[in-house]
This record gives sequence, structure tokens and C-alpha cells, in this order.
Amino acid sequence: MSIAEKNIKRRMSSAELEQIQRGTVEIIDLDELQAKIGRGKPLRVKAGFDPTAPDIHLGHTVLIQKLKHFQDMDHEVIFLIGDFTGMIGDPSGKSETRKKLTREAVLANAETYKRQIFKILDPEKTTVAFNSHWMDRFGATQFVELCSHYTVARMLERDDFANRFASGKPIAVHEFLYPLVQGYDSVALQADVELGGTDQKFNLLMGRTLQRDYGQEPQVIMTVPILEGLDGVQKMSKSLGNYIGIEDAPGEMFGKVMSISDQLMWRYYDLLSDLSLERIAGLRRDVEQGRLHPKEAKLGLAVELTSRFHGAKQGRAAQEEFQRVFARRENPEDMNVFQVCHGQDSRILAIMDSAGLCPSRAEAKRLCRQGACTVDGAKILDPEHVLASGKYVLKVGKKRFLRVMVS
RNA sequence: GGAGGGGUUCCCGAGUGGCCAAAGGGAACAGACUGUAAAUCUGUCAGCGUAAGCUUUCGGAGGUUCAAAUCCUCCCCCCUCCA
Repeated sequence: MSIAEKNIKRRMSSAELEQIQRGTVEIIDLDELQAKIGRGKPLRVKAGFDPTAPDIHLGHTVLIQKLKHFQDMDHEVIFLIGDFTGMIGDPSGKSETRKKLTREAVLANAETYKRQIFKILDPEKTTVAFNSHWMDRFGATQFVELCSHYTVARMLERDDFANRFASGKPIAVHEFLYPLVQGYDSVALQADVELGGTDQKFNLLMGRTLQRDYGQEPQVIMTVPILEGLDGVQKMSKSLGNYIGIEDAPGEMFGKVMSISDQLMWRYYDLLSDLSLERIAGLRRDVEQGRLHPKEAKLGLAVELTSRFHGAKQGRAAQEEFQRVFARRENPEDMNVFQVCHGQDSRILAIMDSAGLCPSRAEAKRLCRQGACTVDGAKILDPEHVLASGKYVLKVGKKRFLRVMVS
């Protein structure tokens, strides 16, 4: 290779590095990463996902976008679905033992996962792997051998294990196997790089240890931040119900972004937006100095994120709809229609309950008495109020709308 | 295997025979104020019923009692200490 060629490669490498470093919390080890990239061969970049949560949400996308960066630089992205480890359940950050999943559930979830990640990653350039491929063939002898590579004392160094051990909470023996298997996955895949959330650091490091033991060059590990959920406090997760799913409908996604706090908005900008860091800093300055209303900044973020998963057209439509419903307090374009035939109960509470606007009649009554219900804009406080024949728009709270037809 | 402690409504957690659909906090929902922001204030927060009221709920199954989350029996699960 000529000196000129080497120089080109070196320049590209530093550009790559900059892009790749953005938004990461830790890279172990940066020099090693540079060396690997410097060789000019596509890197095998691995990230593992537990097939426990069928809905991918924005929290996951922080990492998936990072994979995308690698992919755009022609590195090989390996999306590992931990269908084997999924049956163990990752103990990371948990204060108690996870429930085991059935094989059927794991496989069904894996399919859903695949469908969703390709909203971001290029399916042509993504290798999807299942760790059951090698783990199912793993014999007991091999397994015992694998376990001999790590000690109980070192396992117990992990915060979550240490805490549980100290406070007398149970740690099932099989939970020790999770990091070992995840680490072995890196051996099986000969991974050059593994990505994970900061809570995955221990498991990621295990990969390095095992690769070294199995005679491979250790992978570089990169951790990305854990995104807070809509509440701004706990991590985004489906089970906490504080998530924005990438398959959420455009309007829903837009609305959820708009509902986050101003403080959290900047966190989302930093971790989720494609805008340059300078641009984000500029927006922040403008808001702080009163040149830009925080709501405007949030609208921009909502449009960007909605457009990313639904296209620019849907993104704009979602914004218009949002403005109409929440700024101008008009009715949304599309409303569910509910028909009441003569002879049927057309009291407000009955309609609310039957149409599924609330979980029970008792709840419908409460909402009504609290002034949450309007019919064609007029507040109705009596849940027994009977709607005569005609067409109405029933609104409950800020976001529940129903077109009611009484015949 | 032995000894002791515990399982309460979405979560934490009080409640040891009636005044308990069960204190308090959190979450959530609604209203006011707003920018569907934050903060704050107010209210709601098992089901059915217009209501009076009725029904279901305190790990599970029985029992005692006019009356049980609370007492008794058996069972299940969790924790601690000992082995």
C-alpha cells in the first residue's frame, strides 16, 4: 500500500472514530478500537437483545442507531437475539430473579424484534444471529469447562449480585450463567466490538475475558447511556409503561414526546436526535435566553422522531393534528364512531363504558362528576344525562374523543 | 432437617374481632393554572346500582363468631439463623 493510500485510510478512520464516539459513555479500549479500525477490515460489531420485550422503544434505539453508524461505515453488524439467554433472564440491575420465558414466547418475541429493528438497520447488511444455534449444541462438559473460566468471588463483584447477596435476596445459581453465556457469544461470533447499555458493562467485559481465554483478541466494548422514560426518572421500559415504542402510531408518538418535561427534552435531544451537537447547543442557548419557546424546541424534536419512524409526511401530519387538538382545542380528524340504537342505554356513563373510553361505569361516573366530559363542547356533569337522537362529539379528558350517533 | 419472621387493594406500607373497600406515601386519572412542560392547589382512585344499598377483595382451602384482613386448622410461597 502506498503512503498516499495509508493517509486516506488514516483520515477516514479519525472521522469514523468521531462519529462512533458520539454519545457513548465508555469505550474500552479506545486505542484498541483505533488499532482495529486501522487495519481496514470490516469489524464484527455485536449487540445482544433479550427477546423478552416485543416492543422496541426509543431507549433501545440509542444503541441501534449506534449500530447503524457502524453499518454506514461498512462494518458488519451482528444483531444477536439471545433466545437461549432469554430463557435464563438477564439479572443485570435486577433486585430479584427474573421469570423464565418459555421457548415459544422467546421465539415469537424474536420475530417481532426482527421486524422492528429493520426500521433502522439495513436488512441486507445485518446479520441476525440466535445464540441458541451454538448454545443448544453446547454439551454439559463444555458448559462446565466454560464455568471454570470465572470465579464466584468475581461474579459477586457485580453490584446487583453483591447487593442481593448482602441483603439476603436470592440469587439462583443459573443467574451466574447469563454473563458467561453472553461472554461466550462473543467467542462464538468472534466479535471485534460489542455494544450495550451502561448496565451491561459487566457482561460486556466478560466477553473480553473469555475471548482472551479462548485465544482470541478481546473485543472492544462500548457502553451507551440508558434513556429515561417519559417520567424522566426511571429507565424507559415497557413494563414500566413509560416508553415510546417505535411502532407507536404517529400521533401517539408525537404526543408522547410533547408530554415530556423540558428538562428531559434535552436529554432526548442529546441521545436521540440526529442534529449536530452544535445545533443542539444552539437550541438550548436560544431557549435559555428566551429567544425560543421551549415548546417550539419540543415540537422540533417530536417532528424529527415521528418522521424518522413514519416518514416526513406523517411527521408533519402528526404536528398539524397536535396543533389542532391541543393548541386550538378542536376535534381530531379521525375519531372512533359509536352507535347507539333506540332502546339502548344512551346515558353518558353507559356510552363511555360501552365504547371503551373508560374501564368501568363507576370510573365513567367519577370522570363525569369531575368535569371531564363534554358533549359538543358543553360540559356535562351528570353521568345520567341521556343523549337524545342525533350526532355528537363526546370528549373525555384531554385526549379521549368519540363520535356518538344516537338513532 | 430444626428454630424464628413474613405474604394486605397497581407499587411501598399501616391495620390484630365490629367505626375497614381497609390509614399514609407513590404512581395513575380528572379539574384549576399552563405550553398536553415543570411546580402548585383540588378531587378521584374494587365492581354493580339514579339512589338506598348490594356484591367481590387482604397468599390458598376450610372452620369459630351475630360479625374476620384480624381468632383456629391444614396447605402453598418467601426470608433469616442453625445443619
